[in-house]
Amino acid sequence: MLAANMLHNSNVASLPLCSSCEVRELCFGQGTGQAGLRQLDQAVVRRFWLEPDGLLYCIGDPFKSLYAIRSGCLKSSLRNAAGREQVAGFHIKGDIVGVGGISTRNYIFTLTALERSEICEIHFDRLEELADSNPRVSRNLIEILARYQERGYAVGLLLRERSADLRLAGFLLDFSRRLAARGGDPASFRLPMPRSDLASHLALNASTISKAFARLNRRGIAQVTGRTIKLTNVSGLQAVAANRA
Amino acid sequence: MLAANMLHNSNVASLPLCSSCEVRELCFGQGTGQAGLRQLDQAVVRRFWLEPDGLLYCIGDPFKSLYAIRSGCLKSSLRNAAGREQVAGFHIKGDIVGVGGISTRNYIFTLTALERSEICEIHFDRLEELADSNPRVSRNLIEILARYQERGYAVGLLLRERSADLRLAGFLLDFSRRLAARGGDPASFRLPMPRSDLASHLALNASTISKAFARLNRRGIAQVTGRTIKLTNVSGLQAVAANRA
DNA sequence: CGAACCCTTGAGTCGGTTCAAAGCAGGTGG
DNA sequence: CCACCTGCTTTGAACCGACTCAAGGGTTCG
Repeated sequence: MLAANMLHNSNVASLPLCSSCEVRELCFGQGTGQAGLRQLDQAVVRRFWLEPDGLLYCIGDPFKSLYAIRSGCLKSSLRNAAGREQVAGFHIKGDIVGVGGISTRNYIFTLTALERSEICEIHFDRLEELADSNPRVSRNLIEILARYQERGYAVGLLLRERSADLRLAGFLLDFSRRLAARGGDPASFRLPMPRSDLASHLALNASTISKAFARLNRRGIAQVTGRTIKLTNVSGLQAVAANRA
Repeated sequence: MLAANMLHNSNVASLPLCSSCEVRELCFGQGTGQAGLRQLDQAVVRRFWLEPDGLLYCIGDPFKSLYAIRSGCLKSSLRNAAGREQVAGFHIKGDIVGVGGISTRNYIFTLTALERSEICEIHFDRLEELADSNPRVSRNLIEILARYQERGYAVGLLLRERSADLRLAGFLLDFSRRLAARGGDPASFRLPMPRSDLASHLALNASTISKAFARLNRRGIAQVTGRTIKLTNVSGLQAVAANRA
């Protein structure tokens, strides 16, 4: 099913330029100067808002564009052979999604908004043409792809940890770090996803997540109420993630 | 620690050219014709053999080169915070390794040979220069990176499967498919790694792997004796991987 | 032949899952 | 403004499967 039709409730945003984009340092124009950013504007098809539960694209859709997330949060997921939904990752401000489609020419996950999110669609053919003529863009593209390859493996490392507490602690530390890298408060934030998605991402059960959060609360490592997270003892959390506590 | 000193037992191989390489279709010169392959030869620093347990590079070593595997098998691994070894992946003929170092400028895993392996070292700076001047090489590099990003996520999907039988079945199918794509027999092959590495890769215990293999034997799905694998009922194996049996 | 390493197999434990029920929030409509 | 509803979250009890620990058998290599 094509997702293009399913952007219900979305609307085209005004077109601020790449040169004024808050997350340009994480995007393809990084370090290309004003001229490069103006070129990059040419590859941007549109910017728009996606409402909660809105679909950016579906697994199997023909690949045409990469998408930069300017704000909000999305999940990438698919159904495994047994029909269970697996959440491959959560994507926030400054992330690029759609990369998995480059080699197969079809998207390999379904992308769903977890909250209202502003999206920048970048036409891949035009980006490649731009990369052909501008080595700096080409190298940015290569570096960004390498970065995401690394992220993919990091998730695998987290999933190889044995206990629920380790995996959850590791996830919180990583999420906190990513927020901090984008100017957020690393010790106080909101998780935009329901427990079920978090559980699916960490290969756990929603009830297990709840119980693990309760343990963190009881031990004074965090104050978790619903989706609001306050990390009150980061080194304690690191100790949990390292199985030292 | 630098791994360069630790290539004990390795020796420089004769220098067959990229144009005659058996796995050139999976490498950076794919589709560039004779001229492109001759250019690629310029980026190849050396070709050599790595003996079993030989180190290609260590985690943290400064990144300088990508490596193409011409034959053999290597594992990428690291120690987690608790000191347990985690095996991120197994790499065979036609794979490129070292990609994780592109963005961080340091290798993010330690690469160890599981059997005698022939390696091709490709200097990344020269490859990038080549990519700057040859869009086809640039696009190959981009496509290869995207392919490995996808692989990283696929491993995550496997690790999210709940039972040992599912994970092992999924691994066997994937390994078999990769061998077949390189001209091997998908139904009869040898696993080059010990049970402990396989277990670490699949987030299981070596004894659990043994028991799962025994179940596959008992059910007539495979004939496993030591590291020799014969898949006698592939659709049955697929059923196990999909939790339908 | 011995040693080292790997693989297999068994008994018991522990932690996560399943199943189920109850609490809690946010949103809607009366 | 409150009652209700729906979906999310929490918590509890019982089960099951993977882990731990340990012993035994096989192979390879010195």
